[in-house]
Amino acid sequence: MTSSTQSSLLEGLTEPQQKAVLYQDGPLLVLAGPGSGKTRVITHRIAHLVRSGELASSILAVTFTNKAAGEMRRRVQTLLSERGQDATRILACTFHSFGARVLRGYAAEAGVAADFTVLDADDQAKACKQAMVESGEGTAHLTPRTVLNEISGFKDLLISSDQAVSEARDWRARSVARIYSVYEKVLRRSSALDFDDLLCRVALLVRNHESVRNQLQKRFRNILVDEYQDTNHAQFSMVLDLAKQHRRLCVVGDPDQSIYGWRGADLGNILKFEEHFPDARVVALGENFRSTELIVHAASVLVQNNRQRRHKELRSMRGAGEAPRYSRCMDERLEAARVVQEAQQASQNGMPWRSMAVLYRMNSMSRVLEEAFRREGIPHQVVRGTAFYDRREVKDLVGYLRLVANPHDELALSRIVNVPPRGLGSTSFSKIELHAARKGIPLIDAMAAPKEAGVLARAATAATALAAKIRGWRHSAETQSAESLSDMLGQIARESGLESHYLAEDREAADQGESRVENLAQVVSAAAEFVAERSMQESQDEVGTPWGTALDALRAYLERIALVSDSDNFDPERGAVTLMTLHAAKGLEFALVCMVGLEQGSLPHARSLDASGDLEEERRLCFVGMTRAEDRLLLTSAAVRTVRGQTLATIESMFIRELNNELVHEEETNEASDDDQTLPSHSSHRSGLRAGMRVRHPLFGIGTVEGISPRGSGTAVRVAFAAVGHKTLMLEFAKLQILG
DNA sequence: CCGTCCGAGTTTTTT
DNA sequence: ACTCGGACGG
Repeated sequence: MTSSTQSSLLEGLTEPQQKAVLYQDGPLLVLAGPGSGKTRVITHRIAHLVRSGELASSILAVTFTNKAAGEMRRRVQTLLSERGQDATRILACTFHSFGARVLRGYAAEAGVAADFTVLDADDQAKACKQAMVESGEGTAHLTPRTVLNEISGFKDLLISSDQAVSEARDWRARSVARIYSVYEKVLRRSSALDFDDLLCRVALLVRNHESVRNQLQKRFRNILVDEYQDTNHAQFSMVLDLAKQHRRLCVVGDPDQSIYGWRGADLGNILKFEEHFPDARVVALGENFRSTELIVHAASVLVQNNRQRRHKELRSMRGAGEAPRYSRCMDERLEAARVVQEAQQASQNGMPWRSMAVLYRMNSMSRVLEEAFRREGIPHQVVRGTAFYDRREVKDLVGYLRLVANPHDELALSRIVNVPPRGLGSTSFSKIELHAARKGIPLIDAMAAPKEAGVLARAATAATALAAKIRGWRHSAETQSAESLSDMLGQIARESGLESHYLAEDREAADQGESRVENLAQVVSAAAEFVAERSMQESQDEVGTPWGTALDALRAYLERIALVSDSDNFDPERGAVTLMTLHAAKGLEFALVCMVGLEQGSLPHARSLDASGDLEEERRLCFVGMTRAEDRLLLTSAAVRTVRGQTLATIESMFIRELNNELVHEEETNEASDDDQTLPSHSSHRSGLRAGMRVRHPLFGIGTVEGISPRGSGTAVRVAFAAVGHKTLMLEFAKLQILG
């Protein structure tokens, strides 16, 4: 390699960044604080590997979302194409899609069906419920949710259902373990895998199957893992086994940004990297090129309240900038109004809408914000309100598609067996299910010969017809080319009867605005786009199989659908304000960030308020949100919030207290929505007093108004006094002086 | 077998 | 507030 090769690649990189790009003598941990040029380091490192002679196809780059993978591939390509080199054979993908690819390539060795379906969360829940019924375990104190969580935990730790059963020590654990066994049977019967299978089955495959391990080690000599702080045990085990021969492993992450502990992410993976790899080199990137000094400092002050962390200095490489601001609003509608006002003001100062984001803890908080933005006519995009693929009609069509791709998919079958209504109700379907179970034949075969199950003639005819239709579609999928995928989907939408079914429903609910038939059409056109996209980038020679037939294309399309993430449908070019959860915002940056709902119970979330480890994760989540902001940061809370129909007073987030000196506290006026009819009482209007206002009482001193409500013929005011705590006073008698 | 009504449970975050 | 599942009447 010539020195000119290096200089062009390393240009503009800081010294630690260069080290992270160049070091190739063993395992490398890059501790990358927010805004420290992490993506730049990874892309340059990959480009450097290729330039120094490594085959592009020997590089595996694991990212957190498909979007990030695509972006990485694009950026590496740009770096490489200057010298006429090619990045297309680099495999950049998520852990889950890597897992799916490996399992398709080594289905026999892994002991899975080659045409397996990936279950979505809904089906997983259904499969779990079914397992609870079939296992006959008393389910009174076990919810599918908790059972599923525990099953997920087992799979993460690579514990099989047999092991779980034999290691169960009490009655409850035995019960869960038995359900786990039956759950596995249900999935196997359906040739289905859940998300965790995509990780744990690969981890077990590379651990136990020497020849597969050797092949994969040989193929992927260079491994990079982004967002390493969010890997779980199965992922760690997989990476360890894949990398242990060549030891050319580079992991990048930030313990302070670990926010997926609830789904098994193990902070120990990054905190103890050097214990796992004693010869590892560590490079810390603490210079922040994204945010101004006051923002970085505030975020840093907050996260320093955590105990479980690796100390790392964060320095802003930009000017001081504006201090982050905090506004306590009276309720969530006024909070939304405050956010809208902030966005409008920024816009007037020349900031484009696409550089602004509103972040919240829970998806349910998006609605009131969305309404406010819509009312003001501000362009905005909600990154997953209800995801497109969660809609009923879309799931129905996808159900048919899944059956064509994998006729054993019982979960898909039970979803669509009577949609549209075809005279095959639950009674007959259960009989067919029972018959299949008794004879030990696949459900779809029992559907084809329903008479034996002893169902009514009408139901039998319907069952035979449905089975025949599925067989017919499958036949054409096998014989047609990949290009005709979308035509095929259109055909299935029509011939299944879904289209006319939903056409009728659309007519009945014409006022609803959204057309279900249009959504069906969108699935069809999305498939067309998918095929076009794929043929443009040519076959990437991945571990999976190349596609020739429509069936191959269909499988790939279904897999894509199953593995899309929320942030995958974030489009930075849309010229709109982005509304999304704090989790979805990871890895992104915006000139202006508004974080709403800084309240105990929201952020930190109620579920984390007991265990201290969880609380630290909430603090990290807050840290992640704050560090998305480049120039301006506004935090807000609502003194009163309506959740599930109940309006309750809130307590300000403890994080606000921790940040106290770093924030400029706004005096809330909330003049913007005086026309709002939902304000608690008119008397409060007359007096001009509002929650969040500062008042002085002759005896109790200075306090903040928390709420106002009618009481008898007068008005009660609840005030939090700095000196004496909470008091409820009658407005008419208490001599309150309004400070603002 | 199908539609409607009623009551119960909501479960943070997501691949 | 909202959705899902179960019971009941057509």
